[in-house]
Amino acid sequence: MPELPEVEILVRHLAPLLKGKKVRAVEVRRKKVLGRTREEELSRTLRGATFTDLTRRGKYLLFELRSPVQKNAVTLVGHLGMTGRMYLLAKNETLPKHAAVVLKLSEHQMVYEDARYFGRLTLERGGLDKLGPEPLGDEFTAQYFAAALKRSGQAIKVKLLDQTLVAGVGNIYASEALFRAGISPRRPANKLSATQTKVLVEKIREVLKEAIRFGSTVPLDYAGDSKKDRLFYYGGIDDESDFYQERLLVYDRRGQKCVRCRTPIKRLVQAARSTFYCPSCQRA
DNA sequence: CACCATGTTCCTTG
DNA sequence: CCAAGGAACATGGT
Repeated sequence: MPELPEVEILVRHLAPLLKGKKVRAVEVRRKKVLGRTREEELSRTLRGATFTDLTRRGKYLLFELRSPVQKNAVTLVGHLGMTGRMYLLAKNETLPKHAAVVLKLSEHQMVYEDARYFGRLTLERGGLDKLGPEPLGDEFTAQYFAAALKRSGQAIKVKLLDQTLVAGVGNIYASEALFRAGISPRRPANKLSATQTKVLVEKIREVLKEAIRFGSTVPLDYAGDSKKDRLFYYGGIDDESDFYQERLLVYDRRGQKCVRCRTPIKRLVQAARSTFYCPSCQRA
């Protein structure tokens, strides 16, 4: 579920539901997701604290809380990994099989579930410092990106996944942005022309904004059946409307005709991840 | 059974 | 020290 747009939508969804709510108890069901944070420390820190804000940095969720007793602000840092989800359930509803951490509020409980447990919910700030600029922010300019890409001969698709270059682009939107920019995923980063770099920056912003806009139109129901939870799945499942089908132009479309030129979409593996592209529109 | 999966980190090699 | 490649993490879907 998690690239920048999905995390952004989640933040917008949860922020108003959490603000002002107080944590009554913390239930850790899978210690692994705490990273180096000790379970006892997490409980002690969060119990009695009130959510004041929820923001995002790259693919990280930043929960801000204030504790009346300890009086200093606390940041709870979340990352959804590949399969993490967060949502509120009514107080005594049944928890899902892979609930990793549950924050008990007065009338609800905030569930962080993660089937593969690749995600994290911790008090560690580390990891955030290494992140590159926000792709939708002012610092992510063609000039910045050109300078950053110049230092590497690695394939541009692989560089797009490097969170220290730009924070929040993942495997799906990397393929989508390159397709829209008409750039081969194999192109060495330091061989992009100034024009290509500029177009790529624009397309990255465009594809992420579109995904956020798309997500904003879908009613969220995280607790529901995952097959119906379309927002956080890229599609190709079943009975998709045109609206859903048009969303991703190349991702997971190997063998299907390119929407622009009808050439079959190809799949290749880079850095152990799938890349989808049109061999005609995105020439080496 | 085989292969694939929205992410990140650690290890090895050069 | 750095870049690059690969395995590992853990579970589920097709």
